[in-house]
Amino acid sequence: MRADAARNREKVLEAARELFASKGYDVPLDEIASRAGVGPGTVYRHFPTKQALFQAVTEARVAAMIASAEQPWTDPKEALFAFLGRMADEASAKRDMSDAITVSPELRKNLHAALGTLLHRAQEAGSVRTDVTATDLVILMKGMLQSLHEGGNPAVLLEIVLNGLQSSRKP
Amino acid sequence: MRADAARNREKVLEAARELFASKGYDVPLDEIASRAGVGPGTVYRHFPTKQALFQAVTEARVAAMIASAEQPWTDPKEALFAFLGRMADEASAKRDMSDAITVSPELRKNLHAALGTLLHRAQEAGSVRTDVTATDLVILMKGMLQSLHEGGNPAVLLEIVLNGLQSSRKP
DNA sequence: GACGATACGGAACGCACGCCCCGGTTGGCA
DNA sequence: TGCCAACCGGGGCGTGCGTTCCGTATCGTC
Repeated sequence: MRADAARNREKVLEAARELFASKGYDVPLDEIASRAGVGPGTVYRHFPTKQALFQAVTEARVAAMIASAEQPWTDPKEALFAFLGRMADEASAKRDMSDAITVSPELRKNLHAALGTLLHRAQEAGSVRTDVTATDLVILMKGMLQSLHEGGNPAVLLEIVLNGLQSSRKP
Repeated sequence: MRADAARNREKVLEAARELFASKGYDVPLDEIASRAGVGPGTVYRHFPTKQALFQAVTEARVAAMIASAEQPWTDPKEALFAFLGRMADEASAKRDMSDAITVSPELRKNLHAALGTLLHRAQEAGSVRTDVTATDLVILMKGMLQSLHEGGNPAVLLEIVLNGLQSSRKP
């Protein structure tokens, strides 16, 4: 690969990182291109589609998040809740985190699998209600993450979900 | 108003009811027109904008829902939870319920006010955590209602939120 | 320094949608 | 029944977006 090709590729990725993070997947591709100081055609030389560019930007972060869930915890419930908390943190800082679930089927599948494992363990330990499925959880989190960008209090919303997931019922 | 004008107006409203309910606000206006058996121009003779048509379709249902919250309950918590449950029911049956919050500032304001009253009473009774605001609740519900159209189990998701709203914490 | 491959940029295409305009038609009153 | 106003339909405009094409500039090699 030529030298300035690599340089431009990096500039595109950098611009995409910033704009996807601040405006979400809906930011026009031309805006990314102009921010990177290149033309739209250049973007398409490096990434076959807008989705591919988005995935290139987000998949590393998602993978890192999932990897952080692998470390052993003493309490399965804490493992699950810490992961959900990290998702919420990431999503309230960068807008593309919630879009990743919608846009990329692959990332969604990965998240689903990771959440499924954590959820299953927590349920077996009796800490989390057993009628929730991994699909339910992914969907619920997606809704919650989107809510974070509309002025809701992140800490409160997350606590409500975590509190609601617990198997104990009302007094 | 002429006779067939009124007839067409009704046909448009009927088509809009069905399509907004099944596909949400995003359905193309031309599709509504063709389903009603009229041209797009005819729709605009009766409604100045797509938003106006949407509001004409949804505002009655929203108003009825809000009105149902006015009846006195013995328990403020039950009043709030019943209302949220009715929102969830409505939203899982018709896709336009969740869009109403986004599309029409007026309907959103009405919902916000109604939820605010119910929430405040339930909080004063000590049944619901006091760090939640009406805005938080509207936002959380909007996210949850949208999630209902993606395959999650409505009963479970609603229960999680209701359970999480309660002021009691984990054991 | 010249040449060929590679990459660039931005104009242009195709599409979808909200919305408007106008020639033709229809309804209802005299 | 005839006339005028009201109304209809659908073609068309403007816009925004993802994507493609191609003439031009640039890099790296001989």
